[in-house]
Amino acid sequence: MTDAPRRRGAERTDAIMLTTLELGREIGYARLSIEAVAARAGVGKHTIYRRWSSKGALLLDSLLSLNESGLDYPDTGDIAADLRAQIYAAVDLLGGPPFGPLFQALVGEAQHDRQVAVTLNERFIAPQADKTVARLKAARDQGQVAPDFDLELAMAILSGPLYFQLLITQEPLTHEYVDRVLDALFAGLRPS
Amino acid sequence: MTDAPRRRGAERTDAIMLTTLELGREIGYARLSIEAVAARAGVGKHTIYRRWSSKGALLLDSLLSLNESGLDYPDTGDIAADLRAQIYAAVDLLGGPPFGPLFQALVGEAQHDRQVAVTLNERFIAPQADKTVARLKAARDQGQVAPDFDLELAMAILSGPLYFQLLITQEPLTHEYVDRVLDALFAGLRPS
Amino acid sequence: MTDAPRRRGAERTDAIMLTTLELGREIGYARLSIEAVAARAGVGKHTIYRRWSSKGALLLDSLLSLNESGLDYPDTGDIAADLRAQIYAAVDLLGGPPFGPLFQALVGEAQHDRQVAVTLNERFIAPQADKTVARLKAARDQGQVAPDFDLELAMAILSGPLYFQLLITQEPLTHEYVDRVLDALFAGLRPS
Amino acid sequence: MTDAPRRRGAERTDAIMLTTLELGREIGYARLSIEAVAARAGVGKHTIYRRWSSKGALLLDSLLSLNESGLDYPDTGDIAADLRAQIYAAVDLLGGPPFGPLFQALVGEAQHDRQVAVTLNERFIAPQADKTVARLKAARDQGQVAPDFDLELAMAILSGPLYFQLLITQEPLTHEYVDRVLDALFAGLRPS
DNA sequence: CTATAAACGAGACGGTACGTCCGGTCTTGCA
DNA sequence: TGCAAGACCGGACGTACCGTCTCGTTTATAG
Repeated sequence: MTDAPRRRGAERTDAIMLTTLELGREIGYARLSIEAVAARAGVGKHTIYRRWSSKGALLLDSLLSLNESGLDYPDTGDIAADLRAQIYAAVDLLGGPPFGPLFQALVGEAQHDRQVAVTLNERFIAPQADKTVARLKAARDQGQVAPDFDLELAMAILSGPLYFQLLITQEPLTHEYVDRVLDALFAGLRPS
Repeated sequence: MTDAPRRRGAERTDAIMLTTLELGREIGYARLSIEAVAARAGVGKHTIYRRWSSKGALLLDSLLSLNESGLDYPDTGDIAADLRAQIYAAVDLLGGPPFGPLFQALVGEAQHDRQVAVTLNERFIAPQADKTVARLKAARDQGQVAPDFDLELAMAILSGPLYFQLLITQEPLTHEYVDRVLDALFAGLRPS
Repeated sequence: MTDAPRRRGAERTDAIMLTTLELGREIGYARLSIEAVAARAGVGKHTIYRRWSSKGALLLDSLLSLNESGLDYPDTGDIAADLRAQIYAAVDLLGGPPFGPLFQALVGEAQHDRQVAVTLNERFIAPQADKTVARLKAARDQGQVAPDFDLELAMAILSGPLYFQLLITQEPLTHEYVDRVLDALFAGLRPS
Repeated sequence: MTDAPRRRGAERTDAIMLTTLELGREIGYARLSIEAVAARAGVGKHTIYRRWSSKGALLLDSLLSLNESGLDYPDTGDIAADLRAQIYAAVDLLGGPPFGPLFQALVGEAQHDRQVAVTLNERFIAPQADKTVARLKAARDQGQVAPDFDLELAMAILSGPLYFQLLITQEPLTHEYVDRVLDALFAGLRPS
């Protein structure tokens, strides 16, 4: 109720995550140190270690704290339009500042920190995949998607090319790129 | 040729890269330090810094030293079979030891070391993309691929789902997975 | 009286001091921390800080709790024999476990904690000095000690060589050493 | 010859010891930290740890670096006068600033650091004891000291009372105190 | 066949950060 | 209300590597 002289648990947790994002944006997430976050947040290092087991875990929570709502799908009845809209949103979120660099850093961490990889999947990738699958299922029932399309692969096929652009070629993720990918995926490689 | 008392330039370079791979396999590429490589290789740290500007660069060269031949495409006239064969080879290479962990570590590095990202693309990704595009172009000319298929996207669309599996979900890359992806990509999402 | 679910004041104080001695004996009084004592004693840190202002103060009280009776002098009429007996007792007490190490630690603390030094003198050294002086005074009145002997120096001269052995050379304090010191002190350096 | 841009070995060692003394004098040897010495000396912490295994060892070397010559005995032929002169010198050195507090701190360290105790004896106490014994032996041969005086005890008996004053009662070590102690020791307790 | 220069191993060095431990203060919630 | 439990800030610990920098010591090429 009051602006207590000492912030308690949750408030402190939030303050640390905000400082992480702020400092990360300033000096880059690679150069980020728990030491520096603690100093900037006016917090003992142990207070951070008590909450997160590694820099990756802290980064991950800081990322998720910014996106608690998730990326929800519209359902206008037109699957192509809905997918495009949702992917536009995802790309706008993850393709540029402030999220892009943070997300890149996180996936980097995930390559050498199993725990980060697991948590990233559980809390970010899987929920998004579930939504995608649900929306595609509805579309398939309406005859807008090939009836034999392998829904389990949906997330990999739809977002794989985008992750490739983000992580490997590291070129900008534009709406135009999304359009081209979607067009190609809908059409398929096989000549009609 | 001989186990000379003092190895010369190229031999030393090779020895360092071998030690990097060996030590990386033992303790993980993330925990690898130039200090440790130097000690294990019986080499001064400066001798490593003289050759590589960063751990990422060393890792990258060590990776490439294992795969000087590259992944060549077969051309049997059947694009679906050829793609499958080539991707099998790629997946066999990058999906397990010794390449998989090293490649993962490298992509991790690439997320916070621009130079590694650029070089990884130039020396590993781009050549493979070129070969893929060339093979698809031939297939398109033979009518085995949709004439309006966007060749620039080929690499992203074909390998994106595999990278997604390797880097994000971090689940095993099996031939069966490759088959399913190829089937889906050839068919497209749109109902026929 | 009872092993009540919650012990009260004095019992708790004793329990903390016992834990201090016990833990100190195990890991050494130097490595002792108030944190560890609190944990071992099943007591909040604050409960210790409420009673003692520093580790030195806690150590000091723990020492005194072991020696509430003090070292009393015999008075057989033979000053040399009485001094020897009393110093034997002191040396037996301070020369070995459990007192020796604790006393050493306390003198260590006293070198950088004024309060410990002052209290150690008031509650341990001074009473012993007073008894020594009183016994020597009686002996002097009986003609057993040189009439011009400087009684103020008695404690320093008699126990100084023992403290030197305990604190500086850190060699065992034996009865034989005490005998030699007393012989030398009674005889004096000057040739007769 | 030149004021080299990078100081080497010995110079750095000296600089660290000087900083230790300087900082110790300012904030007290108890509050001294290797961290702070390193920062003040503009030196990496490891450079200190490479040379000294503990704060006590650093303190000890810093002390000894100020007293490389040792305390030499005069030999005027009058043992009482010579002892007095030498003890005056020792007391002037160790009884007050800048040595006194440092020496006190060192003896404090010696109570919980065996290595410090051993080295303190080997490099400071023992040499002084040797000189004392040598001078007393000469005096004894000249008939100035009781022929049966136990020379092995010389150091303990002569300096014990002074250490008692320095470490236990922690009262000022004055020349007057030295005179009284020497008088008492020469006279002995026994009535003549 | 030396003389000179380059490359080298070894590792010291100033730094930065690590993850841990304690000191001493303050808060919470149970009994 | 008094206490255990322990969160909290702060500071130091001792260690690991970073990338730079001497050291002497080979090694190999140019005179």
